[in-house]
Parts: sequence; C-alpha cells; structure tokens
Amino acid sequence: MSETRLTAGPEEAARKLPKTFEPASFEERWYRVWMDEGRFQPQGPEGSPRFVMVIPPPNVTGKLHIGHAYGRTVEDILARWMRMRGYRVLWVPGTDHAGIATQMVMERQLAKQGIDRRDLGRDKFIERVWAWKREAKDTIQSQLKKLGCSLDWSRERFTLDPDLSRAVRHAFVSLYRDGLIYKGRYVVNWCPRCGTAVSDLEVIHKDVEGTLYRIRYDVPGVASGAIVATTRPETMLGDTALAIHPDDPRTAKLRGRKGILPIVGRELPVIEDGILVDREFGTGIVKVTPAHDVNDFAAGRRHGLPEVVVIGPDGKMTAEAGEFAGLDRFEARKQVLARLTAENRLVGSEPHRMAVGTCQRCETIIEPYLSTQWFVKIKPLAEPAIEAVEKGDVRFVPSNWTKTYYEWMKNIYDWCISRQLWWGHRIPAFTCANGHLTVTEADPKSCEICGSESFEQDPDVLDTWFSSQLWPFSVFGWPDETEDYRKFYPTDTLVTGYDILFFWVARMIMAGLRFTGKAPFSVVHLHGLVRVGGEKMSKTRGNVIDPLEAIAEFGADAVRLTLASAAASGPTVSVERSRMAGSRNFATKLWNAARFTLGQVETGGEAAPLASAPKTLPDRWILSRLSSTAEAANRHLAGFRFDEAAGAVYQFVWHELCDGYLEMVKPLFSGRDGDSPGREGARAVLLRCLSDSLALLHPFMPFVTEEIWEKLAGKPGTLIVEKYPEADASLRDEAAERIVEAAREVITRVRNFRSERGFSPTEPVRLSIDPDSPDRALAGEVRPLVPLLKHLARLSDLSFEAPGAQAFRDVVAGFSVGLSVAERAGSGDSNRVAKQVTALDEEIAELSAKLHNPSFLDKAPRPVVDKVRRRLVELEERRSALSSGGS
RNA sequence: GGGAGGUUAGCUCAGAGGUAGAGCGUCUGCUUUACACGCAGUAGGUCGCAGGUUCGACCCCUGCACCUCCCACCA
Repeated sequence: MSETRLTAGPEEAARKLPKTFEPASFEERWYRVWMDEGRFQPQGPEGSPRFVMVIPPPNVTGKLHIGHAYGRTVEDILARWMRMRGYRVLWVPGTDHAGIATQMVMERQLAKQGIDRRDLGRDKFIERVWAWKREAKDTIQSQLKKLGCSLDWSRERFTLDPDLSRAVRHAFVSLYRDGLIYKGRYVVNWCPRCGTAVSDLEVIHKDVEGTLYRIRYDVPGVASGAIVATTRPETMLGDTALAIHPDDPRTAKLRGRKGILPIVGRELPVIEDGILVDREFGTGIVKVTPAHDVNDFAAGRRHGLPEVVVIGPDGKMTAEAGEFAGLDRFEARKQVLARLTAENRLVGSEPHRMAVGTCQRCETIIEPYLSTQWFVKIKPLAEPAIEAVEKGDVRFVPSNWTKTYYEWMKNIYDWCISRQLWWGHRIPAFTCANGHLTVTEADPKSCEICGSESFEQDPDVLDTWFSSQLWPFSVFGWPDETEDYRKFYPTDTLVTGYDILFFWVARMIMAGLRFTGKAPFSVVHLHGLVRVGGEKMSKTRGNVIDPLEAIAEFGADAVRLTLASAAASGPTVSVERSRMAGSRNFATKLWNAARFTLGQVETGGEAAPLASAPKTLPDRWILSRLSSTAEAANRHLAGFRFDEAAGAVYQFVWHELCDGYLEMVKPLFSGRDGDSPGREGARAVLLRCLSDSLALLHPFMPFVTEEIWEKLAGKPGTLIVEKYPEADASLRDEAAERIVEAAREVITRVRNFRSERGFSPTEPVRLSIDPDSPDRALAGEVRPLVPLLKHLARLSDLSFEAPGAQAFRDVVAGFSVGLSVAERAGSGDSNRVAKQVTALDEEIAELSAKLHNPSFLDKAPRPVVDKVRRRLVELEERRSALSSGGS
C-alpha cells in the first residue's frame, strides 16, 4: 500500500485541508461525485442481500419543511449505513400529486389574480397545476440533494406518471370486479368550501361550545306534543320522521301517531327504532333527518323514509328549504330559531359541548351530505392486514403503535374514495349514452350491453391516498412483473411520521397484501413530529426552521447530525437552532482533528501496520474505546436509536479521541528528537481512529467525512462504499481502559486542585500516589503513564510514596493521592472541602446503614453488596484524606 | 366517551431496580503551535404529588394533579 502513496508528505497533506471549515465549499461537489459514480444505485454483486426503501412521497404543494428533512435524514442514515455494510441499497424517490392540497394551492394562486377555476375550465386548470407541479418537484429534488439524500434519481416517480396511473386503474378495476368497490348514494363528509366529499380521516373533530335547542313539534292527539333536542335546528327542515325507542314507556303514547314539522307543516311518522334512540338520553324523542345525519340516514334506510336534502353542496339552503332557500346554513340556523321563537316552539336551550367536524385542509365545518360516491368495502382488506401484523410479517418501531393500528383496523368503516376535484386520477368508470356503466382499465370502445360508442367518464377523481397506497409497488412498475419489481419488492423498511399511520401505512399494508400477496415492507419506523424548542412550528410564532436556511448557515452535515441527535422514541422531536450550532462546532472539531492528524501521519495507506506496531497504554485505550463505539453505533442504528448512535460517536470523537488521545500523543510528535518511542505506533493508531471515526460518522455527516477521507486516502473519496466499522474483539482492552481512565481522573483532580484554591493553571504541582492506595494494583499499573501524567497535569514531581504531612490528601479513582505546591500546602478553600466532607459523611452513613441491615446482606445479590463495601472503604479513605493532610 | 404518551439541571431532552446524564446556557481561569465554532475547571436536580411492592424505586404497582396527542355517528 505504502508504495502507491499519492501524497508526498505530512506537511503537504495537511495543506490540502484548508484551515477554515467551510461546508459550502464541498457539499455540492460530493453529491455530484456520488451521482456520477452511480453510488445511489444498488451497488455490489447481484446476489448480495438488498435493502430497499421508498420515500414517503412529499406533496407537490411547495417546498420541504424541517419535518421532511428529519424523516429523510433518518432514511438516508439507514441507507448509507446499510450500503456501507455491503447491502445492495435502493432508495426510491418521488412525489405525490396530493389532490386536494395541490388543487387548493393552485386555486389560491388563481384567486390572487382574480380567477376562479371554473372560469378557466378543467383542462386549462390542470395544465396550470402541471406547470406548478414541475416547479415544486424541482424544488423538492434540489432540497433532498442539498441534504445529501442518497436517492436513486434514475428511478424517480410521481403518482400521476402514466405507469403509476395505470397501476391505479388496475387496482380500481380489480377491486371493482371483486365487489370491493361500489358506487352508492350515502351521507358522506362534505366540505362546502372545497366542494368535495372527504373521507372520515380527513375530518378533524374540534370541541366547541354549542347549544342544544329543545323544540316542540305538534302531535295531533297528544296534547304535550313531542319535544326534540337538536344542536342544528336548520336541519329540521329536512326532517321526515320522529323516532322513539320501542320499549320506552315515556314515549309510548306517541306510538303510531304522526307529528307535524313546524314551519314546513310536513307530516312526520313516528317510527320505533332501538338503534337510533337512546332510552336514557334527553326526551326520548329524536327528530330524523336522513339527508343530513349519518345515524338518521341509516335509520331512514331501515324505515324507508324520504331523504330530503335541504342544504346544498355549497353550504346554502336548497329550494326544499322553502323560504330559507339560498341562505347560508348558519344564517338559516339563526332565522329558523327566530321563527321557532316567534311561534313559541323553542321551549329551551342549554349550552352543550360537542365535537364538530372540520375540513383537514381548510377548517370549514364539514356537512353530512347525501350524495352519490364511490366506496371501498374495507373489512375484507383489513382482516389480512391485521393478521400480517399479528404474525410479525410487519413490525412497528416503536412497538407501541401496534395497538393503535389494531384498534383502528378493527373499527374501520368503508372508505369514500371519490372526490369532486379536478386534480387527480380520474375514476375509470364510463357511462354510455344509454346509461350503462363500464369500469375498465383501458377507455372502452363500445358498451358491452348496448354497443353504444358514446361514453362519458365519471367526472370525479380518486382520493390521493388511493394511489399512495400502491406506492411501494407501483414505483416498480406493478402490475407488470418488471425486473425491478422482482428484484426490489417487497421493500424492507418504511420510515414515516406517525401522523399518517392510518392514512397511508395501514392502507399500504392492505393494498400490498391484496394486490401483491405480500406485505409491502417488514418494518415500519414511525417517528415523532418535529417541534422547535418544544413548540409547534408556526409562522406566527416565528420559530420556523427552513432546512435550506439552516443548511446555508450551519452546513448540511450539522443539520443532519442535529436531526439525528434529536431523534427520540417519543411523539415529538425537539429541534433547536442552538443544537445546530453545536453540531456545526462538532464538524469543525472533526475537521481540525483531521488537520492535526494529517500533519502527523503519512497518507495514502496505513502509515504502519496497526497489528504489528508496539502499543502504549493510551494506544490500547483509544482502540478499545473505538471498538466499543463501533459496537454501540451499530447496535443503536439497528434499533432505530439514531440519537444514541450519533451520541456514541460524538462522545468518542470529541471527548475521547480529541480531548484524550490527541493530547496524550502530542508530546510524541512535538519532540525535536528524531524518534520518540511510540511515535510510529501512535501514527498508526491515530490514522485508524480518524478513518474509523469518519466511517462511523459518514451516515450522519456524509459530506465532511468524505471531504476529509479524500485527503486521508490521498485519492478521490469512496467513503460512501467503505466498510462500516464494527466492534473488533481483538481491540477490546479492559485493563487499558481502567488504567488510562483512572489516570485521566487524576489529571482532572490536579487541575481542579489548582482552580479550587486559586492557583494558576501553570502552577507546578507535586503529586504523590500512595502505594498503599485502596486499589494497590492500579498504583503499580499506572507507572508507565508517569511522563504523560506529569505533562498533562503539569506536575513538578510525581512520586509513589505516602503523601507528606504538608500535602493535601484525597482519594481519586482508587488512588490515595497527596497534592501540594512547592513547599506550601494547599490552603484556603475550607468551604469547599467542608462541603465535600458533609456529602461524604451523608453517603457513608447511608452505606453503613445498608451494610448493617441484615435483610440487605441477605437478599441483595453478592456483587451489589461487594460493590457497596468497596465503595464504603473508598469513601472512608477519602473522608480521612480530606480531613487530614495539608490544610 | 374510549385510548396513547408526557411531567428529570436555567432551556431542550436522554436514561436505567442498586445513591442521576447530554447539548446549549451560567460562572471562573486560559493566545497550552488542530480547533475561541476552542481548552481547562465550576455551579446547578428531595427525577409532578400521595400511597404501595421491594433489602433497595427516579425506574415497578395504585390513585391524584397538570400537559400533549389520537380515536369516537349519542340527538
């Protein structure tokens, strides 16, 4: 290897890494290199294990926010990690047409120019949306690239692409032929502002303080009439019955009679319905409005009641509402109430807390509206999807989402999939001139029943989620058995926010099982939603973090590391700008550590074979730490604990490699003398630690690690496909860890000794280590570190003897030590020592009480008892040291 | 009406049946030739409240308080 070295020497190599760390100077370049080298396409031999993900396709409504950046970062970490572990990784990018959302964006744009989409016409409108879509897609794509996402752009998809549209049609027709899609007239959730039906999931329930009105209806033959309660008086205009419970004695006198609808004068049969009417609630009499309430609708169908629509699709009263026709539904409520009051029929009203449904997109109050729609019969799809999770074919991480999934799946209702919109997949249903319905994948040529060649396609489009649910396989060309489909389906891991568990994840599982016979992925990682400093992001709060701005300010690596570090298992992911700065500082730290290392080692290969080099205690220590860091990183990545994984490497690089090892080896390199013993070994170790750190960090910080790697290797970077470091049992060295860490504690104690009594940091300190320390073996083992201790702790003298009477005494990490400065003992600071003594006394009392407790000695496990004993000994040692020497 | 999660250092959050951690911030020193986006050191917490289980609970159980969120066709 060393013969092929490309760089000449240490100094030259160091010069290649600029003094200041400027992420913007290399981020773009690396992304291009990876692309040009085809690294985002499945790498490695065909037979090797594969790892496949599909991106949750972002809506083409605009640009990505920090929440997207979080999810995609997590995915990219997985992709890069798996790629480095030798998997053939494929991560498929794409975008979602997002029917309602995108149409709304476009309508708002048009509104600014004073244009109504209806004036434009369907074709012109859709043309404009396509133009918008192209722009939004480009923006999203460039954002994902800036973030460093290793997506295979050659396989990018859009839900309205021709082949994906074909998948949608195929799925629709297949479900229709199997009787799982039907068309019918039912009460659905209707948004009067959007002018479309929406599914149950798209209705957001909000608690509001409403009013429950009591209204008296006349019932000939019953003097008291019938008192009914309603929160929506305006719907009474559409009443077609009164309902009582068959077994309720309170209302028995109404049985078989007819009521009279106030204002309208319509006769209302009294029906008996044990499902609709709750015997316990209210007056026991219910007004029945089949066209404007789901329950009433069902009751109406049971009893064959007329369905009178009094509120139209625009939220205004229809002609059926008589004198109220044309009024907005809320204005109508007021006027109906006024009228009832005038007629003395309003017998009471009381405050009533209730949930009102609002539109997920525009917050307009949803109207239950009787209309003809298309539905998916969902139970037959849900059952296998429940089973798949029960059998473990699909696993949720964290697992507590499993229960939520089951609950929803078991109480699922049919899915209304038709939308009265323009932007989306047109429903493949055609009606011929004679009214015959044809549902086909290809546009029909002639009617199979009457031969008519004139057709009209259903004007409605499908719910966006109908196409999204096919995403994991439609992106691979399904329903065709394409090569990609065979190679890459089913996928492995799906990463998405828990907020679309029902909308998307559950439906993908149902669709995947139905259409491909396989669960579309085996693991679903549901992450929390990003909050900024504990608060929901919002423009009014002014705490919105724009990923692009953050990247410009801190660098993509810092943004990614911050997001990864914020990843917790909880429902919220808290991100703060100050953490971004911290991550950028870490990147700078890494950069500078590399500059130092490059100045000391020759690059272009292993400076010296690591295995054969003689190793010092610090060498053994840092390599051991490196090995356990690699172990922790892999373990936590496998468990989707990106925060722990990132934290482990961060801690290692900053606090062990930089603060620890680097400082320990500096004397070896600064010496003017030709060959310090251990220098060659240190070079090998340094190089190994740096290169492994870069590799360990690469999934989190791909750009800066690749940039440094290139300088280190002396040739163009390929870190992205380098092997991910793993725990190396041969490097584990517990003895070295114990000794070096004890030494580090001693160093800290010396520094702290100075600062606590006001000495300058350069004041020479004499340290004595008592051979008769609590841990005698350690006192011997630490001897090889004497020169290092003297250097790092700036000791004027280090002796292994009982501390003199003048010395300030303490116990640290198993050592009894004595500290003094020249001939003076450490004085002053009695305050602090007193505080420490008090704390020690408290703990000593506690521990000895424990050791005098027979049941503790009896029942606690041996190791615990032993540990307490040892601790007590050390504390007592420390107690006597603190109160004896020096002051 | 059901269900899930939370309540830990000034802030944002990790954590585990055996005497509490990080990042940022605070304070005190440092031009220690990789790094002031730095180095060294320090302070700061009866781990929401009340019971219980246990030799031992911040961690398990019960109840309470407060805060999120999800689901829900009670007029």
